[in-house]
Amino acid sequence: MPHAHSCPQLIQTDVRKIANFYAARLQQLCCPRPSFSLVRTVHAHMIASGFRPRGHILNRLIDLYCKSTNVTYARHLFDAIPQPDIVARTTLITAYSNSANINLARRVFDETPFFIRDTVSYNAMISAYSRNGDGCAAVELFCEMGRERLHLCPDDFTFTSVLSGLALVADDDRQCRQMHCAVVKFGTESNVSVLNALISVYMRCFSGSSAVLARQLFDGMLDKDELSWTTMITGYVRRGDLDAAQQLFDGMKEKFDVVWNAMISGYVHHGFTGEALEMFRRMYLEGVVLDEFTCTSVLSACANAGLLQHGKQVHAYIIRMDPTPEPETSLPVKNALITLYSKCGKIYEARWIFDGMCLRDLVSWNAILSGYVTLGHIGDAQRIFNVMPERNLLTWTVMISGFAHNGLGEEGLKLFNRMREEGVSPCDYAFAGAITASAGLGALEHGRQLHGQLIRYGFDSSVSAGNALLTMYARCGVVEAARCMFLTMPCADSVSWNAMIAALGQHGHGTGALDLFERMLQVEISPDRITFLTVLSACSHAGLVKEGCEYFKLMNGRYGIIPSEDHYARLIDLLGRAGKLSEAKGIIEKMPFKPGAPVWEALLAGCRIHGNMELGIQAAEELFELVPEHDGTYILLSNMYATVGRWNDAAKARKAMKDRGVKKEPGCSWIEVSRSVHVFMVDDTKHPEVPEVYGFLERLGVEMRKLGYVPDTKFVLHDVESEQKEYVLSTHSEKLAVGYGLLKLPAGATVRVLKNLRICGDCHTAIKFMSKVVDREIIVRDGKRFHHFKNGECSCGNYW
DNA sequence: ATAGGGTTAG
Repeated sequence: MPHAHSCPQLIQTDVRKIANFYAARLQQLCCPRPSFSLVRTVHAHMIASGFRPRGHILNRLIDLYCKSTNVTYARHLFDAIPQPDIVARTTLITAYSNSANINLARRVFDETPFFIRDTVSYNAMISAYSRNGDGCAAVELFCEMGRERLHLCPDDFTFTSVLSGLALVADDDRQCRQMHCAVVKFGTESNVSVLNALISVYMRCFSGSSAVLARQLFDGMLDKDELSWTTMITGYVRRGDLDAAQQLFDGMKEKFDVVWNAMISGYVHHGFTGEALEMFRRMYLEGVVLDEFTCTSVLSACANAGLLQHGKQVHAYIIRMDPTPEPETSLPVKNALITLYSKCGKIYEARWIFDGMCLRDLVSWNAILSGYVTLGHIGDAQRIFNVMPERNLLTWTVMISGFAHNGLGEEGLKLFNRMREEGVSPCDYAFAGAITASAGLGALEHGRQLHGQLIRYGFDSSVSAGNALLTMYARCGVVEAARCMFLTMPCADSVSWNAMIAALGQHGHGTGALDLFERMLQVEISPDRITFLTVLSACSHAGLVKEGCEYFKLMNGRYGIIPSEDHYARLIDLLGRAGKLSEAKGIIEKMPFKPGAPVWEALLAGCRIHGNMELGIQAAEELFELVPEHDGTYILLSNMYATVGRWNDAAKARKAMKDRGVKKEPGCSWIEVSRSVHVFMVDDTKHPEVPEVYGFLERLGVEMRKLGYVPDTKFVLHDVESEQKEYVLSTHSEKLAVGYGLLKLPAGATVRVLKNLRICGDCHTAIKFMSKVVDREIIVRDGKRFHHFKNGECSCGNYW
């Protein structure tokens, strides 16, 4: 291109020649994504040389600015035209549509006088709606075109555009058939693109007959293109009919990359990781180029199956193929890598990928956020959440359930409210998170309210929300409501079964839990590792030692689930509660791996129930070594030493703890305040004060009924009446002991509670109730929070 | 000047 100062020569020649010169320059720039600076240079050159673009040259310039994704420049040019023609207007409509600015596109369309509107401009506007997800508006505009602009004939472009919009909203095939008639009426039924779009719409309808119709159209096509095959195959994949998709795929003579990718992603989406990887292997062996779509799907498959090594191989392949990938094209691949590493527990690698990205989208942020959340790194997750440039429903949901599943129910509920305040409408997963948060707080009333709202939102058939409700009711002690949820759920999955078995087990219905487990096997829902954890617990609480040991053997023997440390811990718990302490010790010695904290905790619990001080101290010492930062062990161990009169060891334990940098002083716990009650006492059935605790609980139950007090949970009444007293005492012991201890305090005393004891749920109810029964004001401090109990009511807030 | 397929986050 000549430099600006050489232009005077050009100006002297024919103006037509100059126009041709610029038309040719602009023509050279034509491509899907022209460079903005080049377009700008040519434009500047025109201005410098005194050439004023008009007509098709101006339109072309507007188009180039639009395609270089600089709609603002295009708009400036457009605004300067006194009466822009239909071509310029259509260009601008398309540009706004491409930048997802549907309202601006519509405004340009509306400002176009009726008499100059043509089919192309309607097509552009219809397609703008379709591409931006508003299928209804696309169909509506198509109808308007037929009603009001009768001289305008819809063409093949019109039908492909409106059909792709219809595909977003059609569920029954009535509208599809109507549109099919219109296609025939306007003679576009032999156009390949229209047929492809029609097949796509029919494939998305619910009825099976529409899929058959689509297949008939497909089979009748003489000139199928790549898109026809892809549409048909992805249609089957979307319907979950992977066999039909595979059959069609196998029948293809020449397979191209897109159908390979469609098959792989279809298998990944429906959870068939093995099939996805097998397709990937075949694709590789047949020498098809593995592009970013392939890699992304395969990485996702590896992430879902936890196949870190396979995923790493793909990662290596990506680096080898494309050492300097374009930032934008490789974005989904990077996102999938973040997910791969975080799902395989490698959060540092995930973060490394994330930090190394020069361009991040919402998916990248959500991927790293959910990585932190699922690994329990709530602090990191919260930091990410706070600095995210944008958020969507998924972001909120992940963070809410992250709080809920990490014991931060209050934060979860607060965030749920904040989300709604910011105008984000919750989905069923968000409700599930909030319900789980309520469950963690023991806030039954709140949970019930959420249940009501959930129904109003129409999410009552959601499996995830149903499971959350089931668990919430169970944890708040309303087993009947949990059972009702379970029975009325339209499609209970293994999570629902596990939750219901757990609910029965936790509330003393051990045999009921085992019956339900047998029923689960009968209806052929495969038990998973969680099922066996639950079943072992149920056996443990019901004292069904023989059955528990049988199931433990069955787990690996019949179902191929290798027992994890948690399973061993449950087994030890089962034996320990039944008093078979030496047997439990024997299993610990023969375990295939080094016993960790959960195993020793289980043994310790057994020793506490049966007063086996010798073994108990041994377990506590092991625990002390493994988790020196755990305050509970420290207090327990020194108390145990004290109980058997080993005062020096008790002092040594406290000192050793202090030396390891544990800042917590013994004086912080309520034990020191009330002196007359010890945690250890509550669990030791041989301890002289235990009958007193039983008596207290029974009196409490009677008083509660007498006063007509309806507690949030059935904690005391239910548990004390059941036969599983040992279990009740060990799960609720600390909470009850706190309550018991509080009664013995001088009036108005401020109490600090053990770190692992949250003032919530059962404990909250108990103290509320007691403040009424004994007519005392009780103030409890729990971290930064304070709870003020008076006359059966409670007000809480931040302490400072 | 206008259309259509395969990718990632719970």
